[in-house]
Amino acid sequence: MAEVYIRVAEEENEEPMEIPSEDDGTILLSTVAAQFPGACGLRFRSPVSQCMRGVRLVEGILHAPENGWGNNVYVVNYPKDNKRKMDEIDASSAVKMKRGDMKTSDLIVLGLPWKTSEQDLKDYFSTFGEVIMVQIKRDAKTGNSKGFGFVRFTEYDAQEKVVTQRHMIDGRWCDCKLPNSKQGPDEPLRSRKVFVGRCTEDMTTDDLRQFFMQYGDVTDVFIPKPFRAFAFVTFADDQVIAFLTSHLFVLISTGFSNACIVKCDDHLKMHECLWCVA
DNA sequence: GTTGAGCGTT
Repeated sequence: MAEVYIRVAEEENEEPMEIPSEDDGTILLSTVAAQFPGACGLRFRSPVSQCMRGVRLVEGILHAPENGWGNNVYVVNYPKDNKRKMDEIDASSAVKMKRGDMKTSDLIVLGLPWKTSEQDLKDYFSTFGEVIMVQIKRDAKTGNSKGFGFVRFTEYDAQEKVVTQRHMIDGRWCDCKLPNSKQGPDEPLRSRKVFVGRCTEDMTTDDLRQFFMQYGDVTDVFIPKPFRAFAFVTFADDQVIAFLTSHLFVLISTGFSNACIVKCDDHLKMHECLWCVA
């Protein structure tokens, strides 16, 4: 099946927007969410039964109805499609909006090629924003790179962009993260991670990411193996946590009926928790 | 002169 565009709208009678499918004819939920933030699925009115039908969604992938996407107008589903819910999403957007004055912190850069220099790093990251520090960690004797380093931006926007994607640097994929080891005059570490309880065994990291991305940028999803009925979701922004913990009812009453935030804590506590339960 | 998950000599 070739790539097609399907018509998607917020409501049945509204001006639809065309959204591209993948090469195999499926549509990624993330593609829909890029245009309709918070979207968790699609529905359409069956030409035959005149009833609304849900589009099959498996692990973030929307599958075409039996006779293909056709000329139907697909309507966006939001978690627990009601007004209160939309207000909550707006509130989360508000959380994201007022991060302009957030302080930046050093980011660890993992997976660097051995040959990459400080200048290489600076050149690469300067495309995201003003860089105020780069470091490559080297062996004290030989001067050889240890394959990781640090970078710091002046603007928080640049930092957030950088931690939410992978980076091709000198031919290798590298990851940028908030360092685990706290060092330097950073703000007191506030939690960016939530503990998600009552998980079911069929829930995937994609499922959790798709659900929680409506509240903020998700940088990591961890599901222990073997199955232990919980997961961790990490956000780029710690303010999301404050929002989520003050709106527990949102999670319990919407979308993932099986997911709820049980508690939030700092990194170390989380770590202890992970291992002591094991 | 090697390596490839991790966590920062000053």
